[in-house]
Amino acid sequence: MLDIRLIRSEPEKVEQALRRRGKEISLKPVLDADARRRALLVEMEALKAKRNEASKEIGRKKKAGEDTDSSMEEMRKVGEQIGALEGKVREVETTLEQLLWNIPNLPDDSVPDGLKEEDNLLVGEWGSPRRFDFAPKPHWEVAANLGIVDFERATKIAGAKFEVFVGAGDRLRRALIQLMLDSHRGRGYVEVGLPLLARRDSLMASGHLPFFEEDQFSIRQEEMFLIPTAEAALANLHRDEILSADNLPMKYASYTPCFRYEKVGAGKESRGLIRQYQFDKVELFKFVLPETSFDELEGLRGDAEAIYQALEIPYRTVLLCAGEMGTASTKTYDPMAWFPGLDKWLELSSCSNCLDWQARRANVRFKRGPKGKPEFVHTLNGSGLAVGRTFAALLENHQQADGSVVIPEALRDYLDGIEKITAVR
RNA sequence: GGAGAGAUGGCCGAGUCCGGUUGAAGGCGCACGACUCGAAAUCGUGUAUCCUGAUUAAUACUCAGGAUCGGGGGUUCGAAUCCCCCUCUCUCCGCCA
Repeated sequence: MLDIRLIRSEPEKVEQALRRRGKEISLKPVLDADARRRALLVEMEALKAKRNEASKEIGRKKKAGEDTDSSMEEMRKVGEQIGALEGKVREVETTLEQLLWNIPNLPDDSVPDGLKEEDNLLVGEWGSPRRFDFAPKPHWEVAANLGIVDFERATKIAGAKFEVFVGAGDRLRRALIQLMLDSHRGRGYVEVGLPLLARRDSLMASGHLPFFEEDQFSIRQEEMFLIPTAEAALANLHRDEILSADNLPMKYASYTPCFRYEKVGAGKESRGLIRQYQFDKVELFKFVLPETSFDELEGLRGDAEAIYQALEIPYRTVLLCAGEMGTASTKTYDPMAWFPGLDKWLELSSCSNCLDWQARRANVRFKRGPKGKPEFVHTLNGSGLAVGRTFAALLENHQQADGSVVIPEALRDYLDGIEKITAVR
């Protein structure tokens, strides 16, 4: 959520920034509602002040045994006026809130213009795509040949867009999670295990609602949602708290399954493990001092990229253009892995600085000392990494002509030292 | 799921039956000051958040007002105190990995 005071003071600037996202949002209704709200408040608060004073007087008089009927009658009428005004205030505040909760974050000045993938800016590269002396297969073929992922049987349980990891496949999945968590722990993140369900207000705070309601899995017993990412839960970890500046930054890493009801058509980018209804992810999340958030974003990107490097997966990191960024973000890096089987670069991670946009929604603040005024923290989130896609990238990059997959050095400790996965039969 | 008890400021804890200068006693903690070579102890002062208006370069300070005693609604001139709904916590029973 944006600061209403920013909108009030520089509406054209805000509108212009939103336009960079490809959103034409008029702030006129916001400004109107804001002005009307304040006018109503002035009127209502004057009446309340009058009533408060009179009520004290009545208390005093009653104690002294004096007659109070006339002022009580008068205040009853004042009460009616206040009630009427309260109704109007509530109405206009509802309108205003709804408008504010629907405005995305503003892109940072350092973010390139553009609305499409081609407008993203290449800002880093590591490794180079391996030269194959055979035609590299897409991961689903590699996996099928090794018998480590079963898509067909998953449909018996849950339908399309799910998978079953089998044998060495599931051990590999688990090893990836373990490696990621250990790496991040070593870099100062506190590991947390989270609820996988969250209430509506939590997804509102994280910024997943009201924007993407149709992409959320919900359950029927309670009004709750399966989390689309651990970010949705982590953004609420310190909701309504006032943190101490001494404890910042607070850095969390969490492995969770993620659930996304994305109705996208079939194709290279949605086949196999790339776009499923459920996938594993290790998420990184930071609560930081405002003046440090852009440095922290660089650090976050480094923490995510460290995993690519450990797994020896070549990547390119792009700075997303304004139109490609998520709602909550002001600046996002996507490190993208090379998928030789798909002949594509695809993101295994997305690292964003949300400034105070999310912190306002979740009401997470901090104080710079016992006498400091509370300020909103800045929040950052990044995948570190999406496990399903990482699994796929690993198979595609490290596949051998004989169909086996070489396990990168760093991962072997987690797999009893085995050097490659080979077909069982 | 059933029955009952509870939720008060950073923390502990009064007040709730019998509504009235109670944003809230007291204690702890914390901040500042005094004392001290310094510290402890002691003494003094201060110590929630949000909103609106005035002032302002300011979303800094100050002043005035409003709101908040888990959240929402109601009764009343007036609600931390009375009534209703919700959320959460605890105890007992049931169920259960």
